[in-house]
Amino acid sequence: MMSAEVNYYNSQNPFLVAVDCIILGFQDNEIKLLVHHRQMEPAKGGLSLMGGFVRENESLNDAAIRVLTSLTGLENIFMEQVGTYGDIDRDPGERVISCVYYALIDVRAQDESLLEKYNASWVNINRSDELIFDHPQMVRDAINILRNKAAMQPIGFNLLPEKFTLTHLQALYEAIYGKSLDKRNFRKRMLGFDFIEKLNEVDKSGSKKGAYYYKFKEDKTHLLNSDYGF
Amino acid sequence: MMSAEVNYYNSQNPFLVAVDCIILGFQDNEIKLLVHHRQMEPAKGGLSLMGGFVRENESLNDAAIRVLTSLTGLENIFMEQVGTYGDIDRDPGERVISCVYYALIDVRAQDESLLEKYNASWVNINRSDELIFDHPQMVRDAINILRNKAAMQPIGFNLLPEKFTLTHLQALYEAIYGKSLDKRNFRKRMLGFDFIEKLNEVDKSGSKKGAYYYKFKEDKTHLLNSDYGF
DNA sequence: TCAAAAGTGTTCGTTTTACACCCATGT
DNA sequence: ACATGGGTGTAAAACGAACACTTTTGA
Repeated sequence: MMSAEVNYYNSQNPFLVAVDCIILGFQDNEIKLLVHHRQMEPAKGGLSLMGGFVRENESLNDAAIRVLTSLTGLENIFMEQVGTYGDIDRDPGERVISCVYYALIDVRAQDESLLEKYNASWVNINRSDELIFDHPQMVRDAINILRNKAAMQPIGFNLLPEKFTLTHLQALYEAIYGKSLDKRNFRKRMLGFDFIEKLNEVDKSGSKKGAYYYKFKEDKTHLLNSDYGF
Repeated sequence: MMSAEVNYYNSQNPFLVAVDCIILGFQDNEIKLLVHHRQMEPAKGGLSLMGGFVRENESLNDAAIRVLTSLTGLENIFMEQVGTYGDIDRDPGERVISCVYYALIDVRAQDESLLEKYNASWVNINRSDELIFDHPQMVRDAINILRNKAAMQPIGFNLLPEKFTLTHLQALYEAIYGKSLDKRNFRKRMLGFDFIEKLNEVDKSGSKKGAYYYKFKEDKTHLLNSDYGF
């Protein structure tokens, strides 16, 4: 498709460029991180984010999507850049510049068979300091972005199944922010944005009385106001 | 200093990696962007952000600092990543992955002689759509970050001289947000954070009565609360 | 004396917080 | 009948928005 006719910049140094994906899920009322045991040296066997080298025929975003999809089987997933990590010695093997993305997925929708294939598993987010290299910092940065963003925009829904109860939703937010929230205020606030819609269906799994399911109204994101506080 | 003993990843493709700097200043009550006329093909002569290729012996951050310092003569400047742009065809010359930073500087402190040397000049931020390649998008993304961040954290001060009046400060915020603000509310709010300190010195340049100078209190940034709204 | 910018408080509406009880149901 | 989680309202406080006049001084 694309072929550079001329090498304009051929006196310059090239670098290996990788993408690393911070794949987050919500399970057992905890934010979980999808990690794997690294299959190559150096640090073979160490806990690592899922990553891969960028290929010649793909954009950075496409590389991130490829990594995510190969590990989860999911497509059309919420994913955003966290940042790019470029310290010289960040990877002890060789210099690699890593562009990091975070993704929010519904763990129940993923293809579980792929976990085995890649030696991957879900761990509690607070175990991210066990990761190799600068991956712990990457995760901290991602969580920070998530906390800031989830308070303003309805991205948390990406971590839940299509149908969820307000109790589920509250548990999610409590996990994201690491603190318990007032039930009445939380519900008032969530229903105040009109991002979610009550369904005529009740979840009896969590209680005898049963709780109404809600779903996220697609395409209300354009209603977001761009009010910065000034 | 560092030498990779082994090439662990040598079956992988390397890429050219550049940093591009969005250097912002405040002048004549406008947010200005430091741009230059590109000196190499392709798009030679086009309006471009200041950038440079990352070198083997420097981190990404160091590369950004090098670019900024070479063009302004300034060190210890507020600078943050905006994001990394990695579409295959984003640079029509050859594939280049660009890691973008934005910097906030006091235009009065810069070394003006360097502007000539690099064929650089300050243009109003709203002219950024005249830039080459994907640079206009980079600038939009940076402005968005700035607007979000300046409402929460005292980073705007980096665009002002050490001493400034509240009138200057308000003009700066009005330029950042592109709308006029109420003087009393603005002052109440700014003095409410205790980031700034009144000096015993008056600026008579802007009015007959004179306005008190203020300065930014260093190291109050740790007082920032991490309240996400939940 | 007047023009021009600096400086200063109050009111009102909205938003956020804190807080406790009844409901519906399965066992 | 009781244990369990689901669901609801109100009062007080904090915050944000709107709004107009007096002060100082150089020309």
